[in-house]
Amino acid sequence: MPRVTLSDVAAASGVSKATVSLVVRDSSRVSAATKARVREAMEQLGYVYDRRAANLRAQRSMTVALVATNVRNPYFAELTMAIERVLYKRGYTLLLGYSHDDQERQTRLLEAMSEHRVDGMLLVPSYDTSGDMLQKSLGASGTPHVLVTRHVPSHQADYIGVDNRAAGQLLGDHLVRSGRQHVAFLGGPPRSTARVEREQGLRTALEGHGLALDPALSIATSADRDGGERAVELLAETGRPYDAIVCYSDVVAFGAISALRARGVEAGREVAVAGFDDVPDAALQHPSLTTVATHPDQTGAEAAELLLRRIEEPDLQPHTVLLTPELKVRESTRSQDGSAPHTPDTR
Amino acid sequence: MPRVTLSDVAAASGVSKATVSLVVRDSSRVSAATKARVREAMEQLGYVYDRRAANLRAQRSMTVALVATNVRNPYFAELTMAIERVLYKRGYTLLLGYSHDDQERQTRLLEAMSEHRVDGMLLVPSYDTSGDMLQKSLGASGTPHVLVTRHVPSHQADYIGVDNRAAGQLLGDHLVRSGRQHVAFLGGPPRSTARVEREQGLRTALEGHGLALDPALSIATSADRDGGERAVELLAETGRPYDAIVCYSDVVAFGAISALRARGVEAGREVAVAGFDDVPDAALQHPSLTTVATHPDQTGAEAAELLLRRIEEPDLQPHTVLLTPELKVRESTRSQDGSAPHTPDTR
DNA sequence: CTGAAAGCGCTTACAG
DNA sequence: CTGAAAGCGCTTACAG
Repeated sequence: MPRVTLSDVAAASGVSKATVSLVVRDSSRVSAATKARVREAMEQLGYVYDRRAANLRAQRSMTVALVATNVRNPYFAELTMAIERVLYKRGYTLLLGYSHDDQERQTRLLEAMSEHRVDGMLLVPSYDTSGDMLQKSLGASGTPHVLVTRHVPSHQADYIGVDNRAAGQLLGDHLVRSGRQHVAFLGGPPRSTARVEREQGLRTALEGHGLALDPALSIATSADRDGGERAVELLAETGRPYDAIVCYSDVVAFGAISALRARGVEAGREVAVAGFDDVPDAALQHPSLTTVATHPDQTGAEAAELLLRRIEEPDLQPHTVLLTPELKVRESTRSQDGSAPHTPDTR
Repeated sequence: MPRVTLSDVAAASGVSKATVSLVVRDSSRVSAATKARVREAMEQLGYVYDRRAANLRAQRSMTVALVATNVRNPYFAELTMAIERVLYKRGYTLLLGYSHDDQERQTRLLEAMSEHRVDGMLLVPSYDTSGDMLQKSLGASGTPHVLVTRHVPSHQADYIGVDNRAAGQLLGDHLVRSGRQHVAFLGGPPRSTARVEREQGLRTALEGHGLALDPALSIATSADRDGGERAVELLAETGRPYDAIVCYSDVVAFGAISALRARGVEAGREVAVAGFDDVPDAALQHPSLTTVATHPDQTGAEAAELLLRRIEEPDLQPHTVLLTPELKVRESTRSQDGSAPHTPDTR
C-alpha cells in the first residue's frame, strides 16, 4: 500500500496541504473546528508525519549526534543516558556512534553524521584527536559541536568536563593527610588529556606537602580493568616501595585491587587505593573505594543543553565548563596504621 | 554562507546534477575522467552530501532505531555496542532512545522513530508491553522491527534472545548436583518474561531431581543491585531455610552477595549464589560468580543482521532465534561441604 | 483563517 | 556516457 501523505489528508478533510501542515504543528492560525476535522482524517487514514521531509524543507533535522568511544565504562553509560534524557525532553532524537578510540572510525562517523545533517554533535574525542582532524571532518559542514569529557588542545570549541587537575589534587591531599608518602599513579592511556591533568593535580598536591611523585611510579596502560591489573604488575617490577596507588579511573582501580589481592595485599591496609569517577560500584565493593566523583550525569546534561544553545545561537563565544570534582573517602584509603610502606617481593 | 549543493558542484564541473549524483554513488555509468573532475569540484567547494534529501527521494533512510530500556547493566552496554558495530559496517546509522521501562515514553519514542522514517527498529520492550501497544505505535508506519532480549507474547514479530528456560535449567541442575536442596529465586521485575522463563527452567530442573521450588522463596524485586539486596532481606524475613540463591541477573547477584556478607554469610560456603548473563565483572569478583552466559554481543549482532534482512525482504516469515546459554561454574557455588542449609537468624 | 505556488536537495526514469 | 524534467513529502512566504 502506498504511503499516506499530507496531500491525502488534505483531500480527505477538504482543506489545503498548507492547512494540514499547520495542524500538524498545532498552529494557532487554524480554527479548532478545522483542526478537529483534519485530525479525524489523519486518524482515519493512519497518517504518519514525515519529519525527514519536513526538516529538509525547514532546514533543520531535530537530531543531534553523539560520537563517543564506547559505553563499557559506567561513566559513559551515565553520560549517554543523561544526554539522551535532555534531548528527548527538548524534542530531539539522538544518533549514536562509537569510535572505539579509533581515529579513522571517528572521522567516518563524524562525516556520516554531517551527511545526515544533524543539527549538532556531541563528541568524546578519541585519543590523539588533533584539531586538524576535527577541522577536516567538521569544518566543511560547519556543524555546531561540543567536546565532552576530553578536550582537544588545538581546537577552538565548547568543552565540558570535570576539572581533572582539581580532582587529582583532592586525592593527593587526602592521601598525604592520611599518612601516605609514596604514591603511584596507575593506568589510563598515556596521552589522554585526562590522564595528564589528573597526574599534574596529584603532583601539585604532593609537592605542596614537600613530597614528589616518582616518575617511575607513573605507569600508563589502558583505561579498563585489565589496565589496572597490568599496571600493578609493572609497578611491582620496578621494585620500588609504595604505600598508595591512585588509579586513572574506578574501573582501573577495581583491576588494581584485584591484582593486589592476588599478591596478598589488601587495599586499605598497607596500600591505599583510590580512583576517579565514583561509579555506582565504587561504594559497594569490599573494601569500598575512595574516589573523586566526576559527575557524568551532570556533564552529559549540561553538554546537551550547551549544544542546544549553540545551535540556536551559532555565534556564541566558545565556552569551557569545568565541573567541580568531589572527594569520596571510603575504606580503601583508611588512615595509615603506622606500618612501613609496602615493598613488593621481587621474587 | 549558503550551503553548497549538488547543483553548485554540477555547475562548477560543467556537468548535470544527475551526473554528479551518479558520481557521489560511484556509479560505473560515469567515466573516470568525469568522476575525477566532479570530485575535484566537490573538494574545492567543500561539498557535503545531504543524505536526508537523497533518502527522501530514494524512499529509504539508511538509519535504524534502537529503543532500549537503559544502558546501566553491562548486558545492555554490550548489546548496544554489538548492534552499533553491525549497523556501522553495513552503512547504517543508529538512532537511540531509552524508555526506562516507561510505557508512555516507549510509545513516544517508537512514534518519533517512525516519523524520522527509520528503515527498521530494534526494540527491547519495556515491562508490560502489550501487542496492542506495539500494533498501535508501529502498525501505522509498518516499520519492520525485531524484538530483542524480551518478547511480547501477543505480538507476531521477529524475536532474538537467549533461551531463558534452558538457562534456568542449567543452574538448577548444577546446584542440585553440587548438593544444594533449598533453592531461592531472587530479584527481577515480577512480570518480566525473562524472569518467568528462568524460574520455570529452574523449577523444571529441581523437579527432575525430585525437589521443589518453594513459591515463598521466589521473590521478585527489581533488576538492579538494590533489587538483590532487598530480596535477601525479604528472604531472611520468611524465616525459611535456604542453601542456594539463583538471582535474576549477575547485577542482582552482586547485590545479594553484598547483603549476605552484611549478615555474616559468605557466598560459596553455606549458601551458593548464582546469576545470569556472565557480565565481565562476574569472573572478577571475590568470590567469582557462577552464572549462565546469555551472550549479549551475539544477541545484538544477530538482531541487527536479522533486521537488515527483514528490511530487504519484508515478507519473510517472523523468526524466533533462541541462543543457547552456557553455564560458567565459579567459586560462588562451590560444592556443599556437608553443613546444614543456612537458617537465617530471625532476630 | 485558508489556499496556490515555489522550493528544500536530492534521485529516477526517460531520452539521446 | 550524459542531460532535462519530474517528483520524494513537506514548509514557506505571499495573497486574499
